[in-house]
Amino acid sequence: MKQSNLFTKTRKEAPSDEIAKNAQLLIRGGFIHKEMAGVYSYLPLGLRTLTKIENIIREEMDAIGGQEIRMATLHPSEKWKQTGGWDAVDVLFKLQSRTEKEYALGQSEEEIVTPIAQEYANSYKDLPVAIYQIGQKYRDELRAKSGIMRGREFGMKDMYSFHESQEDFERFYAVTKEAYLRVFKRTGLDAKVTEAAGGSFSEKISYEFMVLTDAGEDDIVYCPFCTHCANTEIAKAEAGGSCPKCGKGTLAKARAAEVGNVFDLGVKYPKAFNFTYKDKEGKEQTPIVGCYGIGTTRLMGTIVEVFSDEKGMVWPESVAPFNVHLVSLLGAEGGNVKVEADKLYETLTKKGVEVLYDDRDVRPGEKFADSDLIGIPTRVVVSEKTLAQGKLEVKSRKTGTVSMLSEAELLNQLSIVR
RNA sequence: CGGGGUAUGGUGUAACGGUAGCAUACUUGCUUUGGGAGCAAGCAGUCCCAGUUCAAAUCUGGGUACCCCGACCA
Repeated sequence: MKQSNLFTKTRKEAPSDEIAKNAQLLIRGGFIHKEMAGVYSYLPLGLRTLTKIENIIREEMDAIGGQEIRMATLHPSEKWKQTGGWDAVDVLFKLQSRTEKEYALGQSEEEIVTPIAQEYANSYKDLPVAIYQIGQKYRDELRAKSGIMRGREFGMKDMYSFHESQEDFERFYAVTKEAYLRVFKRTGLDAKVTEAAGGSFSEKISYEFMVLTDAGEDDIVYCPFCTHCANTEIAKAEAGGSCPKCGKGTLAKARAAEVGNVFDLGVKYPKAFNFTYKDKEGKEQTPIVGCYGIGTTRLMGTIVEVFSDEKGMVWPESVAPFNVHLVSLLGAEGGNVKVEADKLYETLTKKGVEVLYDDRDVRPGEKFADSDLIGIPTRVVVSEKTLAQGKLEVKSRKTGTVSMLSEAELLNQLSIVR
């Protein structure tokens, strides 16, 4: 993509109504646009990044047998009344049509997915099944905050699994936890599996996936020596004590952002919808349900919080909006810088490298500042200087390392990191 | 929802109750070109509704929006 065609532009200053680093940088870079408190639109750069995150999740969910669907977000009130959620879920957005019919906006999809699964899972032969979607969620938060970390409309991947037995559920629960850890690792984050309360809809322990950052809103205690980690909302989780798992470490307290969670929902929703299947003996049985969420937009905000510096964002390769930021320094004479940069843009693009090509006729300082702000992993400069050397200047946004490479060496390096 | 704060061109900010100024962005022209360039000209603003006053960005009341702390957080 040529930057001269990109309809967004960067800003030197963040709007005064954003304190959160993620929102400041994403707005300055032209990734997102604020509509109101807790509601943001995603612009080309932001959408590319969000889509990369979604695709990583999609790959991992598909790999463990998840089947993607797209559920409605406008829900009939009847289903929410059937489960009791209409009155019990305080964050549920409720709306009324002009004929006074009531609807809910999806804040989670058990009410929708359970009847869908019910329609097709009639026999034990149809189980287990895992269904997921990636889409918008709506929650009537009393207070939206922290940029895209807690919004009233946000992106989420939610998966629901239906099982014959508690044992089979436990098996898939463990499989999903591993898949989640792979998702977060691929986005560059170190997420801790954290014991937490089940919330208002499950009395059992749930597991949250926590990334250490002061921008989070959860307090956790964790063992520095092993994987033990618990949300402080759980009574037994106290800092300073010795680790109950390995015994070696002293539990440390930290601030963290919850980027994912998994719940054991038991039989609550099948019961509410009278969802049964026939077992081998032809007897009616109620399936066990699990649900698994990843906040896609919160994950994106967390990545910005964790990977950024005073100059801007520093995207991990896997989620960066582009692989390469090609910057041409046209200079006074111009020479054949433009011709050579155009050629390199075409070459890289044809090789499948995603390139943002800053072909604008602006001064070098502005291009460099924009490049640092946008945070694409690899910056490639073409200028009269580099042409004179017959090489390209390649700089890592993350390490700041600058090297002079030939086109072949650049392509080789890109194929390795990608 | 309780508490606190803020509201001025697109963005960031000044202005004792007395001419709304600066920067940036944008438009035009010329110069400039390896870390957010210079000169000149131009476009563009006091959140809304009342009130006080000769006079309101400024004071008062109400509303709205946004931010922060807390509570809440399927």
